[in-house]
Amino acid sequence: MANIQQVAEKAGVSVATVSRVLNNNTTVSPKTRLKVESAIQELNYEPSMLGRNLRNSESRLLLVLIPSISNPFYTEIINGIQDTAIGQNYNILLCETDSNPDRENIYFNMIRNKLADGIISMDPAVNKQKLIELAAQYPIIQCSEYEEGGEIPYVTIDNEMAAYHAVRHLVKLGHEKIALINSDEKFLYARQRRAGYEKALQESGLMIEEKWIYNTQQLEFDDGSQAMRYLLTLEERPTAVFAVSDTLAIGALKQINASKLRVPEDIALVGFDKISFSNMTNPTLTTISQPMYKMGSTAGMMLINRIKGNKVDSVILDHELVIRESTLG
Amino acid sequence: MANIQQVAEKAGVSVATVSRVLNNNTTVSPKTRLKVESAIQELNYEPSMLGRNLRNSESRLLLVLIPSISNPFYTEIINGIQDTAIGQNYNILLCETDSNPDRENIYFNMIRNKLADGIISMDPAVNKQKLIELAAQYPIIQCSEYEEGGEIPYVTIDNEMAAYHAVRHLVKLGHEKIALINSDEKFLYARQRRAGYEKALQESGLMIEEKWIYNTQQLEFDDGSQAMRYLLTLEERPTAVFAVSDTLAIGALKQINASKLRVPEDIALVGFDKISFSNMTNPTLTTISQPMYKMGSTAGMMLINRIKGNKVDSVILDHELVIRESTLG
DNA sequence: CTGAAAGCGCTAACAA
DNA sequence: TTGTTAGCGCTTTCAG
Repeated sequence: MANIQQVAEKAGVSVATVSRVLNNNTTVSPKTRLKVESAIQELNYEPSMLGRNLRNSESRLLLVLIPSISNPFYTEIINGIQDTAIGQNYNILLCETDSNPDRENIYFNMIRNKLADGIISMDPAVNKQKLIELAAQYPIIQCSEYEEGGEIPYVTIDNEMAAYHAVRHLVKLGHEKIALINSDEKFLYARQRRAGYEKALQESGLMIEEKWIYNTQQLEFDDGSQAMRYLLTLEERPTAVFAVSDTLAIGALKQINASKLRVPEDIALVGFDKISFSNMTNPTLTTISQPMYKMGSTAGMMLINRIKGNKVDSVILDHELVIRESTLG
Repeated sequence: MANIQQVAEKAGVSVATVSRVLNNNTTVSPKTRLKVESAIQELNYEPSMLGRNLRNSESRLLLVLIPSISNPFYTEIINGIQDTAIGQNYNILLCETDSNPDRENIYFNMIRNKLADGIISMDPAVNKQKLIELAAQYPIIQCSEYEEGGEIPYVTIDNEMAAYHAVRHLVKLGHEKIALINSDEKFLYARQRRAGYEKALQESGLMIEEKWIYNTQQLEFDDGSQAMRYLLTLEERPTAVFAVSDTLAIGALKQINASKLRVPEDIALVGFDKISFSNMTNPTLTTISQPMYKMGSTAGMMLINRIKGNKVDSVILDHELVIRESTLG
């Protein structure tokens, strides 16, 4: 592959002039520009990002940290980030951390190493301490999950309010025994959604029963099934379930079906996220829709602004309750 | 962030010596090494990949081209690639092409630009001509989808045999009216799976009926639903359906349920890929399991070998028929 | 065992 | 308008 030197020779100009043509610098005569351009053509030349990046000390690469690409929740967000990034001439590096600190470190080092210009973190299990340290030196944005009262800008939804809306919907349908399948409450979003759940119950004078609250380890289908298996063993069985993730709700639905109970007749079910699968289950799943694409594109824009040195403010986006078959009637 | 120069000064040695310590070069006295290491500690120094990569003319970044991250089929493959890559001190750049030539070009340029060391292509809609051209100059591996008779090494399964096994399973259950929901036959895997379908029918003396074959545009749920909607309009309705992707099968299942027909009693259903959701449907889906993780790790290893300049041979991995509820009885 | 120096490919300040 | 040149941070000869 040719380098800038060879292009300069072939065009009979200096490397500086070639560089000027490459960067659309105006101070190049049309004639010279033409010569250079045809030399570039002939040699099939592509500028080396490595040289350029070293010189400019930027990589135009954005790191996106997610716990797992297998969670469909992230896909739309990533599309949003990606479109924004490409539009601004950045590329994204999708980093699956598996919530594993070693992996995390690899990616954190990439930004120290100048291999990336900024980070969008979506991993709720991220090492907060390290992230805050890093954010003091490098552009970092949090998406979906964030630090309360921290200085790292974030984009998210109002999790408490969203959970409140979900549970209030169940209350309005007349349910009084409403269970919560929550994830680990070490995560902020889990605590917030629980708060929304409790608020909706209290508001209607319903008791908060610990036995109707189950915390899962992860967000896989199996975690939801396991949670539901527990709830179905209870003497006083709940008539409605709010799961803080569609994946959990789908696992729960599977378990309810296996028990020959019917949704929504025996148990009504609400999920969270509106992943594409949630419309493929039988019955289809009532769920909370997050503006995922917009969350992604907003986070992308915020990060790029941060990289440019601008100050950015955190953003809270709207959610929406999508009522489908699993709570009909 | 400190650079190698500052570390050298602080340690009272030359940059060359610091570089030697960084690269575990043996010809450094323990005493000097210690001095350098403590200087590195004190300055919180991390070597710049940009400088290193420019010098070594490598980026240690692997491009992984997929049409869409929202297709769960790819997730396990990517895990396999990723683990292999990280183990070999490479990182992967996940590139969603949306089967869009412009996006594709961005990523193809990255390898020309020296921003990536190699490519694993999983996009069936990739521009074959360009890929072949590129493969002449750069390390490229194809995963899952490939070029017949081309010189680009690939890792895949025997698609024809896998489809044959799926359909033979239906034949053995006594089905004689077996429909095929295939994707666009411009894709090699689609042609191969159709061949397997036809082989299984012919072997049993069953007719191949064009009316029972439906080709979809894409692999989304809706495409499957649409295909099934068509099949259900037929006067002579099939009693079994083989869909070449779980996503299509799940869409078809949805449609069958909506028509108040029952799976497998009225219509038996077989998918392909064994995505995790295929075990969450009601009934659970009989499907073909591909060794996705292994495909990924194999492709990763092949690519790294290619980058090292070794010759690599294409690999065909085993598949497996996973019988579940959608074909029971 | 260590240091000096060249150079990877590029951009930008300065000169002409 | 164009060329010369320094230098981004690193590795690797070559000398010592």
